[in-house]
Amino acid sequence: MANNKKTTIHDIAQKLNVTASTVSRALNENPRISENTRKAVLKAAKELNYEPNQIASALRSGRTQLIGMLVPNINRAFFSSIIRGVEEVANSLDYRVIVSQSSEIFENEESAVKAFLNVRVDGIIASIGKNTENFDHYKQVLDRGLPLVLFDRTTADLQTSQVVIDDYQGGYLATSHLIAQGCTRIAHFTMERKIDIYKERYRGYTNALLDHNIKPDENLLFSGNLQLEDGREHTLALLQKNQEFDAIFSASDYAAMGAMQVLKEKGLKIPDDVALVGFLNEPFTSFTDPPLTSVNQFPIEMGHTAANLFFDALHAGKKKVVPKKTVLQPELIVRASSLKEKH
Amino acid sequence: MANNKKTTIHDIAQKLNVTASTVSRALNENPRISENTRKAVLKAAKELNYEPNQIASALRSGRTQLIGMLVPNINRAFFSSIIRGVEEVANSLDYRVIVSQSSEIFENEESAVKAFLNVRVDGIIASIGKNTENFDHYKQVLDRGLPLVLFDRTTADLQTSQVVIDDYQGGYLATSHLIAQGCTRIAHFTMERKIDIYKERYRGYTNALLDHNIKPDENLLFSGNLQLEDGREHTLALLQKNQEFDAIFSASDYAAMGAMQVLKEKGLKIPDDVALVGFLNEPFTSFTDPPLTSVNQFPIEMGHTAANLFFDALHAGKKKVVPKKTVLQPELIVRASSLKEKH
DNA sequence: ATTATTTATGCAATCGATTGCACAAACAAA
DNA sequence: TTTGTTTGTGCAATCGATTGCATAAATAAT
Repeated sequence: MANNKKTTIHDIAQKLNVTASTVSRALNENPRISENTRKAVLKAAKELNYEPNQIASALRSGRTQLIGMLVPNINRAFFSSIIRGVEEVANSLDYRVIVSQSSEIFENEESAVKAFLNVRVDGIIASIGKNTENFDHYKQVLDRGLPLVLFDRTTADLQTSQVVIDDYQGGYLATSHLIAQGCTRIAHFTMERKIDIYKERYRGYTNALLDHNIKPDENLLFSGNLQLEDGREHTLALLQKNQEFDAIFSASDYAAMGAMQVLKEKGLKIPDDVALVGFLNEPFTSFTDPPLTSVNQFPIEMGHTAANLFFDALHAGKKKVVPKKTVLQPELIVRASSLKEKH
Repeated sequence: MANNKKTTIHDIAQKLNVTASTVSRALNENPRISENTRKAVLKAAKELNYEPNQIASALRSGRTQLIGMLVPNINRAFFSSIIRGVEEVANSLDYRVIVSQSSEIFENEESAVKAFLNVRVDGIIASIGKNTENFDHYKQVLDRGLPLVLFDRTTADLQTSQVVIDDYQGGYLATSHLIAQGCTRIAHFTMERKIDIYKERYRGYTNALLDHNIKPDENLLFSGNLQLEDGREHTLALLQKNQEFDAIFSASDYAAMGAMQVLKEKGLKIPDDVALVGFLNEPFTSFTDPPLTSVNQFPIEMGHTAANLFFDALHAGKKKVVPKKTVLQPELIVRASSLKEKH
C-alpha cells in the first residue's frame, strides 16, 4: 500500500493510455474533455491515490493559492480573531494563509512582505505597524499586480482596498452613552500616533459632547500609550489635580482597566462615582468587577470582510478595479461599569 | 525602474556570460564557485533587482521552507501565543508558517493536513483536536518522512516528537500551594476526555492531597466542560449540597472565573472563605477581582521548543532519530485569589 | 615535461503540472 | 458528396531553479 513514489498525472496518463495534458484537463474540469475520459481519470486518480503537487501547479500557473497575512502581533486577541476570520473564508475556497508578525518593527514588516513575495503568494492582507511611515514594500506588491487588503491600521498613501471600523462612531457611541447615563465631566484617554484610529475616536468623543452642549475640557484629556499603567497614571493625575469628573472613556480597554484599579483602590464606586467605558472589547472585559463596558470591533467579521475584499480584487485580476473601502459599524457593549441605576 | 518581467537567474547568467547553473551555485554559496564570480553574481543580482522564485526552487529541490501549523483555535490566547513562538523561530531561519485551525472538528483536521501535504510543506506542527481518535492523516505525514511535532495535546499512538507541559506537576503545585495556605477541603473541577492533560492535573491534585495526609473526597470532584458556566454550576452545587470546602482548584481559568462570580454573589470572601486557583494563566486572570492565581504554561516558550524539535527532526532527515518528548515545567503564578494573610 | 589532482564551470535532465496550437475524427450543413 | 464546425486529444514548450555528470583550465606532484 505504501507507494513510496508519489503518483503524478503521468502515472495516471500511462495507465489510461492518454497524455498528461488530458489528465490535467480532466482534473481541472476543462469542458473540452469528454465525460467518459473525465470519469476514467477520476477513477484512476483515486485508485492510484493521486494527490496534486501544488508547487508544480503554482510554478506553471503562477497561482499558489497562498495568502500572506501580516499582523503586528499574532497573540493579541483582536488580531488573532481577524486571522481566524480570514482563515475561515480562505480555507473554504481552498486557499491557505501564511501568517507573519511585525511586532511593530518596520524591518520585520519589510522582510515579511518580501518573504511573501518570494514564496509567490497570490496576495497580501495586512495591518500596518505603528511606526511605519514608508510604504515602498507595499507598493511593490501593488506594482506586481497582486491584491493587497489593509485592515484596521491603514494609510491613505496606498491606493488599495481596506476594511476599518468606524472609530469615530465608536467614540461617539461610547460618549453619548455616558452622557445618557447623566455624566457631564467625561475624561478621555487617547494616544498620539500617525495612525488615524485614535484621532477618530477622539473626534467622536468631542462631537458627542458638543452635540449635547457639553464643552470639551482640555484638563480631562490624557495622552499616552494606553497600556494599563498609563490608565493608572492618568487616573491618579485626575484625582490629584482634583479635577471634577464623573466618567472616563478610554480608547483602550487596558488603560480603562488601569483606571478601574485606581478608582477602586481610592474607594470610588463604579459606575456611581465614576462611570467607565473602554474600547476593543477584549476578552477580559466581561471578567472584571464590575464588567467593563466597551466597543466591539467584530474582529472575526473584519477578517471575513478582509478576505472577501481580497478575493474580489483577486478575481478582478488585471482590470484594475476601484479600491473598495469597507467601514464596519462598531457596537457598544454596555456592561455594569457604566450602567447606572435609573436616575 | 519598473521591470515588468521579474529577473531570473538566466538574466543574471546572460549578463555575466556564464550559465544559470553557475549563478544558482553562486547564490547558494556552493564552495565550488570562485570568489570572483560569486561576487560578480551577487553584484549583478542586486543591480537587476533579482528575487528568487521559491516555488521554482521548491519544485526542484523538494524543500518549500514552509511549516504547516495546525491548532484547534487560532484566537485562543494559549494557541495564538504558541503560534507566535513557532513563528519567531521559523522566521529567523527563513521558514514561513501556514496556519490552519481545526475548530475541534475532525474533518477539518484531516483536510488541513491534506492541504498541507499538497502544498508540500516541509513538515507539520500540530495540536490534536479534542475529539480526534483516528490518526491516519498524521501517519501519512510520517510515512512521507516529514517531521511532525505535536504539542500540548498529543497521543501515544504516534511515534513522533512532542512537547507538553507537566500537567501533573501543575496540578501538584496548585494543590500544594492551597494546602500551604491552610486549606484542607479542596474541590477540583476537571473534564473527562480522551486527552491526558486533565487526567494528569487531577492526578497531581490527588497526589498532593495524599502527600499531605488529606483524604481525597469524591464529593469535592466535579466534571464538565470547564467553561465559565460549568464553573458556576459546580460551585452552586457545592454550596447547595452544603459541602464544607475552603478552596477550589479548577483545571481551567474559565471555570475558576465562574466559581469566583458565584462565590462573590453569595457573599463569600476570596480567599479567606474560599481560595481559588485556575489553570492556563489566561490574560484575564490578572484583571479579575481578586486577581486569579493560575498555572502558567509558557506558551511562547512552548512554541519555541516545538519549533526547535521540528528543526532537529528536519535536519536529522532520513536517519530516523528517536522521537524526543520535551516536558516543560509549569509555574504557579500566585495572585490574591489564593494568598491568605499569614495564619 | 608529463601525469595526477584540484578547481571552476557548463550541459542537459529534472521537478510536475499547465496551456497554446495543431490536428484527427465525428458530425452538421449545403 | 463536399465543405464547415464542433469535439476530444496530443505535442511540446514552459514556469525557474537545482544538480549529477562531464570537462576544460589551473595547479601540484613526480
